[in-house]
Amino acid sequence: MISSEAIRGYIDLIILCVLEGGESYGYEIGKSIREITGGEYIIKETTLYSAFTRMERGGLIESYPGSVTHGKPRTYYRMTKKGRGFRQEKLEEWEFTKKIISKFIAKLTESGEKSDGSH
Amino acid sequence: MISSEAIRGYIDLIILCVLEGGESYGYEIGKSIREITGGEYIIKETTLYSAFTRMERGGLIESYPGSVTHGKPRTYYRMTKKGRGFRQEKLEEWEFTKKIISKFIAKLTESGEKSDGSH
DNA sequence: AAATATACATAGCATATCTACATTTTACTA
DNA sequence: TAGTAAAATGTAGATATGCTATGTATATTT
Repeated sequence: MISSEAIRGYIDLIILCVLEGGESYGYEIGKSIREITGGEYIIKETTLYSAFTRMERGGLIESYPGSVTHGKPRTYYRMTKKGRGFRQEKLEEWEFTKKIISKFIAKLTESGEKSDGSH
Repeated sequence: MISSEAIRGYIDLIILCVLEGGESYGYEIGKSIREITGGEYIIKETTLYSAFTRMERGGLIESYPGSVTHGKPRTYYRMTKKGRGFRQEKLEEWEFTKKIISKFIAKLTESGEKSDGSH
């Protein structure tokens, strides 16, 4: 299972990507994340809810109480315009990070091909 | 300039990739990182040195005093066997993260193509 | 002698995610 | 109908990482 540290910093992007598919609520968003990744990434509920708090405080999402219920009342979330802008920013940041890290990995195979690396 | 949050969790991998090219010291590692990325990522010195502390404590690298000096005495670092294993792990983690994030981005273009997304 | 480049280091802060725990409402079932 | 599971949300406190700010020491250049 993937370490949370690996995906850190991209939780907000993930949530915003899910919300692009339509307004939703915590429990369902969690299920969506699991489904989209084929069960490879299962987000912790607390991670999700603390992300909501942070994101709403930052104006990236808006919450409203859901009417349909099947348990404890739902809190729905929708993306704001600011959220969409942020999503775009994060997307670019992600592409940039990919570029940077790949340079180091490239250098790795470069020096790794020469020797076994034993010392 | 890249946000520090974006690259978070991969500083250790970056340092270990650099050390794969040979033993080195803080100031030089910092310069290497700048050069490898074509100046696109300039690591903070404190980030670097606190990473060294953490990594040495975790047994990923070993330090020793340098003899050649050109200013304040250098502290050299070399990767340990454990460090190499960790580097491999992190590498796999990185590939995994790439796969996960790309799934959400794919879903994004999928739903983004249908409409402008305005509400 | 002063300025600059080389080089390392610590203290304390901000943030994000985690572990652990707690709660409410509805549906099912024995 | 009592009990349990599932649906759903939430808080408190711990931890780790990278940050800002600051400080130190030596060598070279002006």
